[in-house]
Amino acid sequence: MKNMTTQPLKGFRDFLPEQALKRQWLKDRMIEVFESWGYDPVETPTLEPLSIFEGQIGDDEKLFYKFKDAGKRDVALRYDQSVPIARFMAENKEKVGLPFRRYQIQPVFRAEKPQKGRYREFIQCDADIFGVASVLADAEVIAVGLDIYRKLGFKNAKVLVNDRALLKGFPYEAVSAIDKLKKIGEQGALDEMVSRGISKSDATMYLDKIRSLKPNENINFILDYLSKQGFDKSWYKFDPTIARSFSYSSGPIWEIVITDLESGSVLGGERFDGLVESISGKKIEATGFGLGFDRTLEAAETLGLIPDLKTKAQVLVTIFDENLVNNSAGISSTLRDFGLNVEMYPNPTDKLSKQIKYAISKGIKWVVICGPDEISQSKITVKNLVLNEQVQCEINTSKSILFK
RNA sequence: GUGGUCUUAGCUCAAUUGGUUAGAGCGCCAACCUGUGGAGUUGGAGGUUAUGGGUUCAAUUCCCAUAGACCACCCCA
Repeated sequence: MKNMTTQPLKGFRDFLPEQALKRQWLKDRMIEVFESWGYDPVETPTLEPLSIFEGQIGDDEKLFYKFKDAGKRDVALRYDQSVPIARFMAENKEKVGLPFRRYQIQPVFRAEKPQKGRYREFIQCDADIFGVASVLADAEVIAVGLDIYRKLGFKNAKVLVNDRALLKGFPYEAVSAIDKLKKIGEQGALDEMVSRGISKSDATMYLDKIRSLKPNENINFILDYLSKQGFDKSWYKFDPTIARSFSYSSGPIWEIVITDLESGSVLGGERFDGLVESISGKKIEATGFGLGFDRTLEAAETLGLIPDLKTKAQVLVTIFDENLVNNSAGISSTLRDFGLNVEMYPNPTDKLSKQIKYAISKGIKWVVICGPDEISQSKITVKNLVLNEQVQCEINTSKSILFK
């Protein structure tokens, strides 16, 4: 036996049942919203040809998890979901038809230096609309993202909207520096542009231009649409400093921030009409967002929006003694047929008190006990561990009790 | 990727300038209690002090490397 470490790799995580259940809960809520807007799921491979990502992401292609596979192919782990879905659309356009809406919840991989809330494998939830050039598509997909936060119970989510068209003529270095404006300030943005090879006068000119920007027609349409979807004014805003540094961004761009927390954005989106074409030569309009699942989970947890879920089991059927294992198994089966989540205690020799303690520690609400007394009367004992109350009843009538 | 702080039992933390068998609380297991609870009492298990080297008569403590966590850059979700 080798003396090997059992820690996960840097930036990768194990999830215990309690955390995994919270993640599942959040995922289910998001899916409900996506489906309520008519979006259907798709999945793409974990591994893609390296070539589809190259040249699309912008600055930091060092963060790709890339390697040669056993067939000497250059491959990369899914870095984001926009690029793979663009490949997917080029490949499957005729099968899915246009316009096409989809959502996708899958892990992505980035070889960053991890910190709290920053991981090398994290889940991204994407939603996009393909084949629609109208700003209506941008407005809708923004509303879908915002709706997720509304349905989750956030009170202070806000989408910051801009349009890349307003930044027309800005070199990539300027866009990237302006994107950081809030964090590094005007002087910082100026310095950054100059250090990246922009002349001082040009840098100043870009900054002045940003300051004087007014919302264009697209942005006004989007903000108006959000208002008509019932979002309060505090939920959306024009923000000329939102720039998004992905090379493929074009048209409307937006980010969602949780204003009562000091974390960065939890969602980022843009129109990316040119992406499918740059990969495949086929032109398909596209707009959509990537939502940070882990960051959203953390924010929701901080704000107490996630219910405590220790277990999905609702009932523990105890085993009175070894001779009555089959009796307990039969009760468990019947209760499952009622539609309950039922766990039968796994070790037949443990004492009843231990079995009940087990149910408490697991957070199971109900315990069923059936010994000789119950059997002689054709009944079972149903005990509520939260209220510390128990009744004897026939198994068929237990159904109405256990569902309370 | 650069710089910094950190890692002791399942969890939260102790251990005097390097000095006997590394402690405590909580948790866990067992008995009291052969048909029922988180309490109580008593007892018990659990550590190669992250891993591997080095210095020293002696290392949890000092040095180096590796792994991981966190923080600031960087970047972003």
